Order: sequence, then C-alpha cells, then structure tokens
Amino acid sequence: MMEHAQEALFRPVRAGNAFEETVERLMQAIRLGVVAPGERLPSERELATRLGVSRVTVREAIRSLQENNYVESRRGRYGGTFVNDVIPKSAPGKEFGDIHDALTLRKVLETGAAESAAGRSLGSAERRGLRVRLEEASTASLAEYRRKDSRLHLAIAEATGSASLTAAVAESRMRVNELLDTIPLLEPNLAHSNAQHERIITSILDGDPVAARQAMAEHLDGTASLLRGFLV
Amino acid sequence: MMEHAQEALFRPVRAGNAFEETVERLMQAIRLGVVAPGERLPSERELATRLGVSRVTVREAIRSLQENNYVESRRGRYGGTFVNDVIPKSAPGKEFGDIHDALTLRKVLETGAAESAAGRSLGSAERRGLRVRLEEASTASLAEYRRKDSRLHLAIAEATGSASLTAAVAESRMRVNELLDTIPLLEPNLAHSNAQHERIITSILDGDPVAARQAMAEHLDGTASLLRGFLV
DNA sequence: CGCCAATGGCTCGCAGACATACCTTTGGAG
DNA sequence: CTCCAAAGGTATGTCTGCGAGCCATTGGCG
Repeated sequence: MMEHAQEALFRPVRAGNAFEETVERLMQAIRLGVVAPGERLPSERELATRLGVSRVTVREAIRSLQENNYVESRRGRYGGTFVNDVIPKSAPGKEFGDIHDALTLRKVLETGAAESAAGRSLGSAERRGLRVRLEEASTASLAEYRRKDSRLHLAIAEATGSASLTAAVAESRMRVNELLDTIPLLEPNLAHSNAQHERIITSILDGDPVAARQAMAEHLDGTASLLRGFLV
Repeated sequence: MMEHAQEALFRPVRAGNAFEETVERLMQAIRLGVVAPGERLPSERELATRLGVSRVTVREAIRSLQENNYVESRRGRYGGTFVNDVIPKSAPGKEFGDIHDALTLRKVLETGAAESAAGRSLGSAERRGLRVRLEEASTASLAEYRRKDSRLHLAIAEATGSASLTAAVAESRMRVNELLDTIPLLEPNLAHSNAQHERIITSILDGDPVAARQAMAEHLDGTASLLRGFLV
C-alpha cells in the first residue's frame, strides 16, 4: 500500500461546514479583487444557487462579513451587498511545511498557466482583457496593489480556457496572499513586479510559451524568496 | 467586476453530499491503485477520522462499494474491508469543454510536478520508491496497467514534498482516467509509455528539471492526442 | 481454553443545513 | 402618483449527517 499517497487521498472531504466554506469564497472574491470596493456582490438568491448552498447559509456568511466590516447591505430594488473600502487583516501563524507546500503548488500552477495561455490562440476580447489588467496593476497604488496583482494573475489563468485551472490558481493565491499579508510590501518590489508582469503578458500575447513560463517563474521566485526570508 | 473569474470563485462549495464525496475518495484510492486488490482499507473508525466524516457515513459509502462489488468486509479482529480483484467500469458522456479543461489542468500539474521533483534533493527512500513504481509499471499487464501507471505518477507528485500538489494530481488523474476508460488500451501504447516513464524517472533522479518536464510533457501529449482523437 | 483487543454492525437523539414561503423596503417605469 | 420588480429580512418544518454508545464477531496471546 502506498502510505504517502494515502495522506492526499484520505484528507478531509470537506474543508469546513457550509457556512465556513461560503465565507471563505466570498472572502476570496473580495481579497482577490474580483469584486472591487464599491461594487455589488451577486444577490443572495443568485449566490445561493451558484454556491450550491441555501440562502440562509449565504445570509449567515454575509452577516459575518458585515460584522467584520468587509461589506454593507442595502435593501430594496437596486439594493444589494456592497464591498467596503477598508479591508481588515488576518493573523499569521504558519509553519515551514505549509510555506513549501503553498509555494510549490503556486509555482506549478502559475508557470503552467502562463505557458498554457501563451500556447493558445486568444480571442481579441481575451487579449484586451489581459492588457487592461496589466495596465491596472502597473498604475495601482501600494494599498491596492495586491488586489490588482491577483486580478492580473487570475486573468492569465482564465486565458488558458480551463475553469478548473482558474479555480486552482484562485485558491492557491489565497493561501499565498495570507502569507504575503504578514510581510511588508515595498515600492522597489512593486516596480520590479510591474516590469516582470510586462514581460509575462508580452510573451503570452506574442504566443511564446517558453518565454512566458520563464518570465512567470522569475516573477514568482521573487516573492517566494522574499517570503522564505521573512518567515523562516 | 471580472465576470469570468467569478465562474471559478462562485462555483459550488461542495461537490456533493458527504456520502457521495466519501464514495468518490474511496473509489479514487481503489481505481488509482493506492490500495491494491487483496489489500485492506483503513478501518472504518480511522477512515471516519481522516476523512472528517462520521462513521455512519463511511459505512454507507463502503456499503455502496460492496454492492458494486468493489470491496468485501470481514468482521472480527484482523477483519476489515478488502479490495476485490474485479473492477467494474463506468459510463462515458463527456463534452469537449470538459476534455480541454481536464487535459489542460493535468498537463500543468504533472509537468510541473516532474520539474519540481527533479529540482529537489530526494532522500534515498524517495529515490527507491520512484524506482520501484517504475519497475512495477514497466512489468504490468494490460489489465493492471492503468493502476500501476497512476501509482507511478502519484509517486512523482509525492516527490515534490507538497501534499496539496499530490492531492491535486490525484483528483486530476481521476478525471482523466474516466475519459481513458472509454477508449481502448493497446500494447504499442503501453511499450511507448514505459520508455517515456523511464526517461521521466531518470531525469528526476539525475536532478534535471528541464529534461523531466520535457519528458513528462511528451508522455502526456501522447495520451492527450489519443483522447482528443477518440472522443471528439 | 479463555480472555480481550480490534474489527464491522447497529441504534437513537441532536444540530446544522436545506427548501419554501412570506414580509419589508426601495426606486424606476408607466 | 401608483405600481411592481427585485433586493434584503424573517420564520418554519424537514432531512441529512454527526456523535456516542453498545452489540457481535473473530483470531491471536497468555
């Protein structure tokens, strides 16, 4: 019997209860900037349908986000639940094994996504989307950088045309962002990142998978060593 | 708002109910050969703990496997639930989008895993494990090939030292295996695969990430084009 | 031979999540 | 000005899954 493979296969079937999972997803959408501050979340009924949970559970999750000041709800038609500007922080407490695990998975997923995206023939809408995200990230302030950065990386994953891969990248980024939130973000890092983003997107749009992978790998290695340095 | 990233983030929070998820996991362990025919599954109590579900749910899942002749249970000390030799088949019914999705994710994960494994300094136990799995796969009969093949690929994922990556590979393989089960497996494919496995493992043991990735990519492209040919 | 530890087999009450229905608020359309 | 569609807010009965405990069976150990 393969002892180690069992650890992967016999891991818990559900990350938490329906409520916790739902909170986690909504947090992801907000922290990754998929729904920006000031924007509206889908309606409770729509979220319930799409997330596959009851509306009661969605409401409990939203309530918990309200109490932590992530969102505000307004009633009536054209009402809804809106994302606030202030985004609270989370606490650290990670172990080395977690860091290796998270960074290994991220590198595999994101370098693979970059290569895969570069290998496809992208539609004009997709090409424009990538350029827009790149522009947004490059002009972002320090405060909003992490969110714009995530949106760019998610756009790259989407450009692979694989929903599973996009979902995996989103989850992976959440894990890594939790780690990144515990270390400072400095202007020089930001400038460096922007230059790397430029190279990645150019390579993808040029249809050069090797260059895209290479550029993404260098980009990720930067934050990876930063993390290892700060946290170990 | 990023419309497409939402599809990934607002996907259902739970794949199915606890029972279905549990059946799925046990099926994975069996179909991927992590628990071989004749071997015993962990006890119900242990599975309940590790899978994070109640023992009642584990028992219902096992019951369903029994009814489909995957396993048999024996009571008493040194009893347990044992995997049968006969492994029933599943029905097809896939769409093109699913295939692209599954194959894209698999390629990203497995080429990444091969490269990552080759980039680590492996312990002697890990090196031996890889050689054993390679030997097992190369001497496998047609009937047992898929299982031995999966065990080898899982061993490669494990060699990255990332539990998340291993879990992702396991899930990805299950999806692709479902597709592979619908097309014939021929002797020439098998011989070809074995040669490729040889190259992959050699590259990993030699610590050559570029060669390992390249070899894995070629290996996967083989079955990928086979699949696209048969199913589209 | 008898004990007993570890396994599968079984039952019952509770808590979480669900489906459904209805109420309240709001602002644009007519 | 009225209406009403669409959003959040609330209540209730049902059911799945869980926890915990106990029973039944088996084979090795003393």
